[in-house]
Amino acid sequence: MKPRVRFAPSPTGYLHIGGARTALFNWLYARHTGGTFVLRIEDTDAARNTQEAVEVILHGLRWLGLDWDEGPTSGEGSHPSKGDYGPYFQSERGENYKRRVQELKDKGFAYEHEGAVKFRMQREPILIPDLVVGDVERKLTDREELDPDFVIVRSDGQPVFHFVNVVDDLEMKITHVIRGEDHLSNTAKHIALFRAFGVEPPKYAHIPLILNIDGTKMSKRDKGASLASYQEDGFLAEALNNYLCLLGWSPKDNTEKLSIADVVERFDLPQILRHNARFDFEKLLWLQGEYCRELSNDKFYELGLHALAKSGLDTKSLPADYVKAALETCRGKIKIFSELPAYAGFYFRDDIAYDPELAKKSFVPENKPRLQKLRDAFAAADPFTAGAIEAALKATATELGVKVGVLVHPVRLACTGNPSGPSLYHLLEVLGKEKALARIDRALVNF
RNA sequence: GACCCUAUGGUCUAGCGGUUAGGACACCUCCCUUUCACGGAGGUAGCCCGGGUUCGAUUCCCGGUAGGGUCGCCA
Repeated sequence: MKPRVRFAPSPTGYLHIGGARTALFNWLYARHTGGTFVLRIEDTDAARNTQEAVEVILHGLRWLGLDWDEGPTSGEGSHPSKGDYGPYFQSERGENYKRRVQELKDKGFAYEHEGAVKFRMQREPILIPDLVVGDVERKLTDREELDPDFVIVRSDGQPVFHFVNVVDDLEMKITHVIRGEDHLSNTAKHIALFRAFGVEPPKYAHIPLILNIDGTKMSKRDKGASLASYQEDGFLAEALNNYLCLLGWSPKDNTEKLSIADVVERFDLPQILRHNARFDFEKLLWLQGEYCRELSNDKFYELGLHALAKSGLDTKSLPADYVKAALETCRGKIKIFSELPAYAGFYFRDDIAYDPELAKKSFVPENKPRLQKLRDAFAAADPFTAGAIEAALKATATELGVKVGVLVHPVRLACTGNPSGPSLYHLLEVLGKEKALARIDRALVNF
């Protein structure tokens, strides 16, 4: 029988990076085994469930490329979905839950208590066989000793998570439950519930959690906790997927950069690590750089335009060729698109703010005549191409008896405001002679 | 408080009874170079502690410590 796995998020308005990784591992397992990946929305908490909150989840998964075989196709009120085990919204599965509560009552496993319904939990330790952690014997805690039974239906009639989760997994014929380790302790309850229904529980695989870099729990308000923030910052889904795969799973042969297809081929539950991992933004950034450098010109242009537009830079009134050429000088230089406005903003606005530290070093009296001379050399360069610009600069440096750096830094500062950036010669060519000379003239008065 | 999981450089990890403890990110030095980035060559840095078992423990067992998780009419 082919595995059936599921990702069952609650629509809270954002998708946690740990949740995304759980979805990824489920998806990888389904794709690796030729199984089925089910998406189920756990929207029992009606108060905070909105169509937008569901869309956030669907959008996040789609961005990562984690397509689901069964589940919602949109977050609309009508809840369209695909698959034979729907509905895939818990809010629409009330009848199933009612029927299952009655079943437990009939079998003597559930009883009314102060308006709620409680499940008669066994007192003996429960063995949790886990594909990642191994066999875990879960004893009752001291509080549970006092009363091991737990509520499965609230006094307002709403069934609780532990119950609906098990009922849905059972009815959707889920074979493998791959989820965060935070659910390990509660798995005893789930196993007891499955047995009460007279069926064998699915196989469990509890995966380690993702922690902040300082080892603390990554909660909603921590930076980088929301999947959407990575897309907003201009990360590539490929890079994030790759990094997420490496957190808690290892190909065991020192490979770091793997395409998602490679991972699908190699992924399996036994290679999942047992200990929590800290989210290392720097390493993600390195992978991002790797993937960014491989981007096609068109894709780089598209993402670059988006990042510039988002920062309020006007690219529309400039010729497309100019914008394209400008962005091409940034390829292989930036790692993430959120760097772009600061890195290449000088192409798209004339009010250049000079880096104060470099200005102190570069805009000094002895450099004024040098820059003046260089300006004249540039003015004479025709055509104004990178090659001609380089030749003009080098000739001027030789004539002045200084190293090229003496001229390079002041010109770069005058034209871009930054201490570093794209290749100076290429950037000047793109900028064009007119703009370049104007910016040099403007800078000259600051000496 | 009880119960559960985990423990290799700063971080992610390979190794799982005998290794000069391997790789990657980050960091440092040098080279390349118009800056930066890339690339190349080096370098600093690690088996949590204490007991066992064993001829021999990073690797196995026990205890401690630390971190994480769970014990809700939240999910």
